[in-house]
Amino acid sequence: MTQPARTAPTLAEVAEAAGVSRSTASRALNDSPRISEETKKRVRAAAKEVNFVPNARGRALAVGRTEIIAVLVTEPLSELFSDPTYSEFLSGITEELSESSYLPVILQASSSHERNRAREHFERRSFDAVIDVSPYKGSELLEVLRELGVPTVLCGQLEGHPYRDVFSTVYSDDEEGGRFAALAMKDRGRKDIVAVLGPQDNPAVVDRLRGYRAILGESLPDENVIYTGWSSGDGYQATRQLLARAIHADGVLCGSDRIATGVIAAFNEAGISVPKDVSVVGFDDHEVAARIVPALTTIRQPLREEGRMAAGIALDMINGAAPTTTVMHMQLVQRDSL
Amino acid sequence: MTQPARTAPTLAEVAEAAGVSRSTASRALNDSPRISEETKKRVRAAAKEVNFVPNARGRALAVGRTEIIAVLVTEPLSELFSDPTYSEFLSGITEELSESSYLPVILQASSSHERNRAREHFERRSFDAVIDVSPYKGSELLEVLRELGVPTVLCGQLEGHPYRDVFSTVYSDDEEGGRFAALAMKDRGRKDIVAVLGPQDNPAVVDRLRGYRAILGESLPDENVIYTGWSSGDGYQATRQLLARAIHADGVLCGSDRIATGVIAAFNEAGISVPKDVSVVGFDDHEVAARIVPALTTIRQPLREEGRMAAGIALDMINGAAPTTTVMHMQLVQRDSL
DNA sequence: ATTAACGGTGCAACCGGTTGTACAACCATG
DNA sequence: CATGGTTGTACAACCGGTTGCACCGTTAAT
Repeated sequence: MTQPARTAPTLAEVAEAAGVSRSTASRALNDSPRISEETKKRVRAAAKEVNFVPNARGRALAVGRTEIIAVLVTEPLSELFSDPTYSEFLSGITEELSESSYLPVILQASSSHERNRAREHFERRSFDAVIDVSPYKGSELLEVLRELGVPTVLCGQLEGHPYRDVFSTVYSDDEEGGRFAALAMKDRGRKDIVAVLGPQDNPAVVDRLRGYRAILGESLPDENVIYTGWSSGDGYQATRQLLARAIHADGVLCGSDRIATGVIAAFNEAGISVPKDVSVVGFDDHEVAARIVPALTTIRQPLREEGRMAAGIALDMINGAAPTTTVMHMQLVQRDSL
Repeated sequence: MTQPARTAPTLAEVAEAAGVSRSTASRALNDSPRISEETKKRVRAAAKEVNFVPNARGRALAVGRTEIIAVLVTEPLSELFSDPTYSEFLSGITEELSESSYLPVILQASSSHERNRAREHFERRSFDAVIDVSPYKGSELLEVLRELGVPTVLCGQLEGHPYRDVFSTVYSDDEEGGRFAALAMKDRGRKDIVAVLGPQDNPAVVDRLRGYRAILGESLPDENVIYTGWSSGDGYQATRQLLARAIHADGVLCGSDRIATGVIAAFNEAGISVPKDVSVVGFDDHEVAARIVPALTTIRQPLREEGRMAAGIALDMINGAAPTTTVMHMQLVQRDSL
């Protein structure tokens, strides 16, 4: 077919082909009201003819934007994406940006090498905005972004971090989610409740527990709170140990749906019926939640909407909007495990 | 501390501060031999003083490069990264680029929306090169890249695809890996061998099987070849079915280490000893391989090196090198399961 | 003393777009 | 017919760097 076009057509060529000046060609292609319909048509035809696409570098220099937004990930990617819920979040971002001309790219910055490169490109202004997916760590980069004044959106709740009025923040209300889960247990009449959470140092875990306690108070003593990992296996192990310790429980609040699947599996194995003997509530509304038996009652975290929101705010900030803080609401999804 | 610097310092300011012209300042910062040591010192000091970092947009326009390399992912990210081995590959890329000034970014292009955005930015020349991680699909984008003449590296073996002499290719020799695994079985004296592979339509699976057969020939009949998924559960299920069908086997060749863990679990459960009664060989040298009991003998695919190689080739192509095809070699890792 | 060679520097053009402003052509109005 | 207001276009400057080339002041060679 066509030979590989090593040299891309420039605006000048389009202008010449259409018999107008560069400036007119530019305005015509950008649909300026100052150009006549007829000229626009001619220029567009010429552009199509030579297969013209405005060069990003020239355009970026002129308009002061690269139209690229970096999604900053400071953990190893495999850690992040082993939880498929995160791709929901990303989908939200791309969904929101799909109507704009902005392109999201993922920037891994887990090693210090990577962070240095990232820092360099931030300083060079390679990106118009940054969405930080896991702002708990990597504060050095945040500091850089702050100094440079790069529009930045933090996803996650940072307790009293120093950037509140410089960066935007989007997060789901984990405490609210915890309250919803605990409330559901209470309404169901469950009294002896155990919580199988994720890692103790995770901020979301802390908040969710606070939510549980806001409802259950003393009826959820420390010895009934188990910290573990996020996986199904962790839930399984934790439940086995519970049973071994002969702790009576008629309700288990889980830190994630994956944990919940493990918990349910362990109960099944022990001949304990869910939800007849014991109620289980998950967290996340992971895709497996609806598929397991019994279908899992869980707390839905609006990750996709969070992504959309983050991207939307990033665009607003690029256009000069002030930083904002947005709290997304959790939702109880009633299924069969309660 | 310092106020957010909304407006970054330009080269002109540095030049003025150092009392030289812009061109001299530029040359000094780029370490041109035409500038005296003394002037360089002065300029560098001035640059440090005002905290100067060359603006990516201006620089990109002048030198014709953005110094950003896109890592193109055409599958959902969660699918790719649920297998942690892939982050090895990415580490290889960043490792190789860390000595250059290039920044790798991940570009997800699984939806058609995303592909359109990506296409647009390719046309605009937002990236200096592209590394396609899963070039089996998304050939439309490859076509665009070909036409634009963007340096592109494909990771994976594409049987007779039409881009061989336009793009570079890097892949591991799966057939060789298959031979190594089968050879190890043979040397161990195993005769009745079963293969539990991944999906039948996966090119790597096809090649690995070809490698097995190159060594085992007729002693690996079709009825002993099982196609399944990549997960531990798949290996477990497949083995259960084997046992149910009372097929005698003294060796199992697995398509992935995760499959192998499931296989071993099923044998253990059935009271069959690995490696006394039956030998198991995995594939990938996944991080769990060394940790399970018995430690898994497996075929190591040099993913990190593949990543480094891909990035290196991308850099070479940016500098005008011709496309190349690189085959990485597999390696047998001897542990206890054989 | 004249000139060639050379190291160091600055002017100006360039990369490829966008945009403020001047200007020409046209129309309607007084 | 002169005037003023539109409308459509082009010139030129600008974004922020890099780079070819001319120029200057030395020093060394003739």
